[in-house]
This record gives sequence, C-alpha cells and structure tokens, in this order.
Amino acid sequence: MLERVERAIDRGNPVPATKLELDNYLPYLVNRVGTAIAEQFGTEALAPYGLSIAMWRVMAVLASAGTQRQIDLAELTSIEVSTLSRIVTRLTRIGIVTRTRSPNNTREVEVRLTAKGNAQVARLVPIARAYETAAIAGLAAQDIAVLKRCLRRVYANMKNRQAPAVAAE
Amino acid sequence: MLERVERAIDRGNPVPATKLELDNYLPYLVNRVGTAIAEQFGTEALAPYGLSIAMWRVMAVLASAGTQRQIDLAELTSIEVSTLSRIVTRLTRIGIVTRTRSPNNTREVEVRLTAKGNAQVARLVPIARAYETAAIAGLAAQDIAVLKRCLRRVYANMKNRQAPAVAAE
DNA sequence: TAATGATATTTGAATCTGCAACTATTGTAA
DNA sequence: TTACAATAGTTGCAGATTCAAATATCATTA
Repeated sequence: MLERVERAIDRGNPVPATKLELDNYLPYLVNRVGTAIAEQFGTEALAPYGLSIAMWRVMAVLASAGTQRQIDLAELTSIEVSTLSRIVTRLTRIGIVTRTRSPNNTREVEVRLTAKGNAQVARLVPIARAYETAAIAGLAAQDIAVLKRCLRRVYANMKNRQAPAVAAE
Repeated sequence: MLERVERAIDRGNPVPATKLELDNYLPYLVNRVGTAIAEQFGTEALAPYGLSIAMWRVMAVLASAGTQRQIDLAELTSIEVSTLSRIVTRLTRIGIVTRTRSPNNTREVEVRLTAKGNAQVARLVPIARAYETAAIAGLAAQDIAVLKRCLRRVYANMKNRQAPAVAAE
C-alpha cells in the first residue's frame, strides 16, 4: 500500500489529494532555485557595483537580444512595464543605457546599451557563467539539456494557457 | 565551425565568451518560469480570495511540512525573515495561522495552520495541482522526473556553494 | 552566576513594486 | 477628417520588501 503510493509519487502522480508534496511540486522547486541563484548573484556580484538583479536582467536581455522597445523588454525580462520604466530611468542616469524615441513611432522608446553598459555586461557575463556552472555541478550533460528544454516548454505552456474554469467562472 | 559552436551550445557549453545565450541560460529560464506560474496562479486563484503568493507559500509549506518556527519557515519558503514576520502577522489577523511561543524556548515562535487555514489549503491544493499539470503538459513523464531531480540538485548546489573568488574580497 | 556571544523575532526607515489612472501617439473606420 | 479605440509609456499612490537596528531569550564559559 505504502509502496504503491511511493511509486505513484515517483511517477509524478502523488496520491493524497489534499496535500502538496512540495519536494515534488514544480512551482516550489522552481521558485526556490530562482531565489537562491538571484540572491547569491545579486549580493556577491551585483550589489558591490550598485546594480540590482532587475537592472542586470535588463542589461543581459539587451546584450543578448539587442536594442528593444520597453514593452518588449518587459516581456523578455518578466518585469512589469511600470517597474521597467523606472529601472530604465535609473540605468539611463548611471549611463548604462540610452532611451531614444523611435523616429517612425514617437510613442515608442528604444532602449540601447551604451559602451559603458556593454563593458559592464562583458565584465559580468563570465561571472554569471560561473554561477550557472556551479549551479549545475554534478549533473549529466544530457540531464542539463533535458532540464533546459523542459523549462522552455513549461514557459511556453504557461504563456499559451487559458485561465482554468475554476478561476474564470 | 558553426556546427562545432552549436554542438557545444547543445551540450550546455556556449562558446562566445562575452554574451549570454539567454535561451540556454539556466537562471533566466528558471526566473521566467517562476514568474509566469506565480503571476497566473496569484491573480487567478489567490487574489480573488485576498491571498498573495507569499501567503500561499507559507500556507503550503505549513500544510506540507507541519508546524514550523518562523526561522525555518523563512528557509523553507525562501522568504526573508522580516518579511515573513509581517506575513505571519497578516495570516494571523485573517485566522489562517496561529502564532504561539515555544514553551521550552520563549524566543521562538511556532506557526501553525488553523482549521480555517487547513480548509483554505485543501481548497487550493487541487487548483495548484491543475496549474502544475498545465505547466508540464506535453512533457514525457521521464523528462519531468529529470526536471524535478535536477532542480533539487541545483538548489542543493547553490546552498552548499562557497562565494567565488571573484566576489569574495 | 555574571558576562559575553549567539539566536529568534520584531520594527523603523528607505526603497521597490504593482495597479490604476493619465498622457501622448497611432490605427481604424465612419 | 473627425471620432473612437488601441498602444506605449509615465506617474501617483498604496502596499510590499529589504536592511539595519533593537529587543528578548538562550547558551557558553570564565
């Protein structure tokens, strides 16, 4: 009996209906990993340079995906648009990015890394890589590939999801 | 040449040194998944009942791991201790938990779900399960197992990590 | 046991975040 | 072209979060 429950849990189908097994509950696992990495990288690598995690996310996205409108930056960074607006203001003040109106559509703003911004990113990227390497230490390369592929799919699933009946009524 | 780079990236070892490939960068993937799930679950399932994600995390941990001291709750929920203190105050006010001093160690506080708290958790757990199911839709059971196992290991890696030399001084 | 350090929690103050309302611009269609 | 709706961005404000300092208790040891 107990065996059956345990096997079911191993298969990802926990049996007791009114209790979450948090150690096997994806949102819990994801949240604690995200918090742990952000906390350490933020305090060890960013804070000494007056940068926050949110600022770093904006910088990393700009470096990876190139100049963006703020609304696209918000989507790519998972940062709320009004929060992002203020972060871009701060990054502008310290010379990391520039904010310029699109010539063809003047309600849009293009956010672009400055030379100083690019230099900061170039300095931080190897450190960020080191954190990722530490994070995945001991995992088989194949498992890491599965991990990342699954995370991409989970993200796509959530973005394409309809609100369930229970909340939509 | 390009093939070699792509194979290297597939193996989790991106080659260009000054740019992050965000779509293959674990902290980025984890953060966006965590944000997407929390945002949707929070607004659709929790907000209508006056609950926040942080409150829900506390409740879920208490239901899963039983009565806890606040400091352990902070660790288990990845919530900062002073933030947690205020969340527990709120949860106490609305009758979800009780806060009682440990008899043997009166500086400690034990946080316990009330009957009302348990009822709320029992109501929310199936919904939380439904979100997880939606999140992992289309993934092979075996891959889901790898995903969760990797996340547990990554968490352990981060918790046991020493601050790297680059940030140490 | 008195003194010192460690642990658990709370609180003050500053900062950050999110929602809603607002401005400005663009798109659409009568 | 004028009106109305949609889009991009900003800002006010209330609430949330964080860090540091304060409080209270416990542990250790001289």
